[in-house]
Amino acid sequence: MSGDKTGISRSDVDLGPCAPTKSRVRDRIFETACELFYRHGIHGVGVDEIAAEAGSNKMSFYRSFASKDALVTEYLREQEREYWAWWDEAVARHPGDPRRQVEALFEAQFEIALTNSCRGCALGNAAAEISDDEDELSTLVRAYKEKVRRRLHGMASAMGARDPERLGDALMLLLDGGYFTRLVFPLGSGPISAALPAVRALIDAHLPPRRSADALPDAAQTVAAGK
Amino acid sequence: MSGDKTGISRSDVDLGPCAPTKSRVRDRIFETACELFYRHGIHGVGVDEIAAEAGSNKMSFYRSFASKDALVTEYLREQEREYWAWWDEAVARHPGDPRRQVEALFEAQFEIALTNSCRGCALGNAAAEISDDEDELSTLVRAYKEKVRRRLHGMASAMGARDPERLGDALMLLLDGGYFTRLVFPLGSGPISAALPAVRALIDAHLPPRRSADALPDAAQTVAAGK
DNA sequence: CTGGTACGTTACCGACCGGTAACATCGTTG
DNA sequence: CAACGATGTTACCGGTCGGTAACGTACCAG
Repeated sequence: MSGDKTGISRSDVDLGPCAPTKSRVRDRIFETACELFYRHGIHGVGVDEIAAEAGSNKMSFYRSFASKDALVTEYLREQEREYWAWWDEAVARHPGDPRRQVEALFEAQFEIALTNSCRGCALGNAAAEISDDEDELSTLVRAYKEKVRRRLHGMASAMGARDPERLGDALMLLLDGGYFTRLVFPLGSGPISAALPAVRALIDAHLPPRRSADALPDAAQTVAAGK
Repeated sequence: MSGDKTGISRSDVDLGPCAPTKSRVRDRIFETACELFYRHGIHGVGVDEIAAEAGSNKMSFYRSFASKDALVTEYLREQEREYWAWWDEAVARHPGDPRRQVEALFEAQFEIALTNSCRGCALGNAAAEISDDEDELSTLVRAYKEKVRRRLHGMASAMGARDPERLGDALMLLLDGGYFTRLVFPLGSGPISAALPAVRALIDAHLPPRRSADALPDAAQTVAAGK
């Protein structure tokens, strides 16, 4: 629904490389909306407040967005886009080393959690406040979470874990636990500092003993056998 | 739905005319409110809907509750009360064995997560939709989370962990991660099934190597040297 | 019967919210 | 200049929400 097919006439062809003055108002409003949604929740911010905070007004808002729902959808998409950019950037620091990649991910999460503007995971928080009938949004959030899970599975698999799905799931629990607790605990006081050591311990427990055949039976039985 | 437990009129005679059966309507309304708040979020349910769903009306609601805010506060307190009752019941199954207690906690969480009425942690979800200005509620949630953390620290300490705070924090991340993901993933499909094995592995990693051959031959030594 | 208690019903209020109409303003561009 | 598009301003609509007033009624106790 992101189709912004408004008047793509010759005007943007004329202006060439420079962005066709797309609409600075729209961007300002959208940025403001993202901040407010993240800080106060989607249901806690009205379009009037958004427009006013952006130095504009409601009418200009509705010239750029079809409805508040459309804005919310775009907000979630943008949050996901930024999230993957953040993710890819952390992972790209250790190409070919999935274990270090996972560690870098949690390091980066910890760094962000030390920001006072951090209020956990935007998509996850949205899931907590959208009701079941808001189908489009919950579908979007679910797809996002499933993608997180698949990526963690993939990294666990790439590092040669005995049970990559189980390890990936455990990593996801730690990740989301960090986001969730960050919502409540002020700045550096939460339990999120325990995430990285736990990640390392879990990976160790799932990796076969170094440079040796995995014939050693008992090493990860507690985790591999499960319940 | 029904919940017509009207046979309690026995206690009327004992108490004076002023505090007999607490008013059955109030209880019905409160129960309904708890269900609706949990399912659709606090901001997603109005008092009119609550009263109607309870087979009553708004006026009767306001005869029992001072305001919606008062109801919400009471809702959160009740959720916390029920949560600790659940916690204590799981822990009480293994007196004097903190490790088994923690495992029982995660087992019980997993069982609840298999209920389709489960939508994660009520207090935590409330935190996700409460804006910063609603001070009383966020204070309540924060106190609850801190209590969870202290208890996990205590259990980690009781089981002789090398770094009980770190272990307790890691357990809390897994716990809250389970709640958070349960919000998004349908019934049995989420990563929460990986919690218990991860808990066992983390505890193993934090416990000093076992000298005696205990009942269960675990392999903690592989991860004991990690980190 | 009388009175009080608990509850239901209707109507209403003010505030806010999502959304729209009509018009004014300003800068750019031809 | 004139025309146009993008934006600001005001007013308004219908609906919902939290909350209240007034009144009717069933039941229980003395």
